[in-house]
Amino acid sequence: MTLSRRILVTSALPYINGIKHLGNLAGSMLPADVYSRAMRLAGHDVTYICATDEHGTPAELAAQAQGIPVQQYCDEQYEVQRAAGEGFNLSYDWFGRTSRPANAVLTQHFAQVLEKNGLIEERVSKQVYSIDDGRFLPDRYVEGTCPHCEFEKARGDQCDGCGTLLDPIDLINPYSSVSGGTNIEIRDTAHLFLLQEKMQDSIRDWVNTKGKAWPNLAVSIANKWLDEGLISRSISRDLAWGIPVNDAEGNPRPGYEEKVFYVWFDAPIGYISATQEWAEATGKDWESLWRTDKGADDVEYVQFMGKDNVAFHTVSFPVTLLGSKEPWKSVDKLKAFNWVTWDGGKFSTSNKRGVFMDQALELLPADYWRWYLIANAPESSDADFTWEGFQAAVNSDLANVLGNFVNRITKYTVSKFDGVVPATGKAGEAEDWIVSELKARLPQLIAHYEAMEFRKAAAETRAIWAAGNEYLTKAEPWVKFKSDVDAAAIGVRTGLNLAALFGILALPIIPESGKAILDAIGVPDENRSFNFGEITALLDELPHGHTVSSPDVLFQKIEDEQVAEWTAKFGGES
RNA sequence: CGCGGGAUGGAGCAGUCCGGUAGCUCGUCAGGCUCAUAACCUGAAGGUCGUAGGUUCAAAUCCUACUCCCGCACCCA
Repeated sequence: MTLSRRILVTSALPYINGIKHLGNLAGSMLPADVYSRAMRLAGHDVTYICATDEHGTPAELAAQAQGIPVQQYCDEQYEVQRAAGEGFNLSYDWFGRTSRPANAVLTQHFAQVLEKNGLIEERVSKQVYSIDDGRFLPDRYVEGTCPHCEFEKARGDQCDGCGTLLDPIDLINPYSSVSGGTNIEIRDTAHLFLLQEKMQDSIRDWVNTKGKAWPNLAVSIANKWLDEGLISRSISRDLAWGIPVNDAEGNPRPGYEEKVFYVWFDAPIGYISATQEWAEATGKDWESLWRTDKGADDVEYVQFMGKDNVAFHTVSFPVTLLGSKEPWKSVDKLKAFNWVTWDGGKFSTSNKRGVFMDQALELLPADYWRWYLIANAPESSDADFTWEGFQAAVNSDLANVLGNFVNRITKYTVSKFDGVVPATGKAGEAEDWIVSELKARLPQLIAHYEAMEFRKAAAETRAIWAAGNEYLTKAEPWVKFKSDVDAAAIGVRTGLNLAALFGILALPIIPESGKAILDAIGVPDENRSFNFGEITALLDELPHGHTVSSPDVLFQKIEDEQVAEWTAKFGGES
């Protein structure tokens, strides 16, 4: 009997702008969901928290482009993202927003504590100001002629013509890419800087300790930043949309009336504030998850993210938490993913390359995508999405191996055994074989989930499903039925119990399909868990005489014509 | 020499940390079965593990150099 553990799971917060593509889904929210589901099935106490990351210039500009207030824009986009997550059956315990009051309070708290601890100081820097727009412009929103190659549409951060990194101050004939206005000037502006270099040693120690439980990708990225040396980073911006920079009394900090905190400073704090939202809404206790003086010491905190986010989670956010010198919980296990590429290239909204979450659900059920993206998760390197691979995975793994197994055993039961779990028959060689298979494979599967090795978990799940088909070939009840009904009965009974088990094993990755199988067989909710117990008993768990039904076709195969159509439709315009 | 990741049968991957008969899925070919979504089961062909050296009784696995591919790069999720 394993002890129930308390597990806090967060996935990187999706930015508010627009619906996310399958790569975003595959790199954080989906694996976090699969892990959360698996751990819940194993009997652990899981809290899975996510939220939209809403502040910053892109949101402000997108709202402006639509001619609506940014708050309204975010409200709408939040709803879109919430619905997309629901469509993909992401089992968040809470899906919050960084624009909610709890996050402002907490962010201001951290800033004040950090300043008190000598980790924040004011510095004046030069920024591009657009008189026409009436605002400061982030570097990428300033365009002009490249001083190196004379490319005329160079961005302030980098020239797309020659690839050189630029300083926007150096651009020739600069203009605002927001309005096109050429009334540009360089102004001094004061900002709060987080003195990360003062935390260099603390963070190094922390990474050396905690990093033992992280994958290589995460450790090497963290060490890269530490080796280069941490530097001060500005944590405020000249923007209107964000969390106001207040003093301890809650009044605007003098000189910061027009400034807000930088989105990357407040976003990870959103993990905590979203947990607070959850606690408030459900009456649960957030401090026992986040405060090590309030019980969070025995919590396992697991973070999921894409590789672009690793530095912020292994260095920046820990600076905030450790620098506060308050007893905050920091991450224990961390899972970082590479990218999903689209037919060899990047996803692109503007070029219509790739499938986005809402479009995906219009084409096929969520489970199809979930299965493919987990079975081909970008764990050790970038993974390329191809329609052919998608088609092969769905047709082979889901339709042929799992769907067909459930279909053949339930249909046979209905046609030859009145749809009832038979009571007679004695276990023989075939049953011994499947028992030994399961004894070897089920612990492997659990281990893969524990290790957050999602490709391997999917492969093992599939291998177990395939073993079911092999079992039926060995047991061949349809042959035995002709001479010895009892001998056929054991095969049918074992097969039905296998189908029930397969439904349970399906639940983390393809929850809807797993549920459909379990509902058809009539497995009660309390038996839908990873507490397998004795395998022999597991294969005779359904009550004898219990009536089962045959579910409708569980997985529709993807046809070549569909592949051809979708390849053209989502292949991009260039 | 900017940093990181990758390079294994036709395709996609595991194995590399802790050297010792190269494994899985798809595809291909042959056979079996007929309960099932033309599905399932069995078997076969096909690789010497990016290149060149080195260490070792033994290297995909350790060391050195090189080549190619992908991503990142004070800003911007």
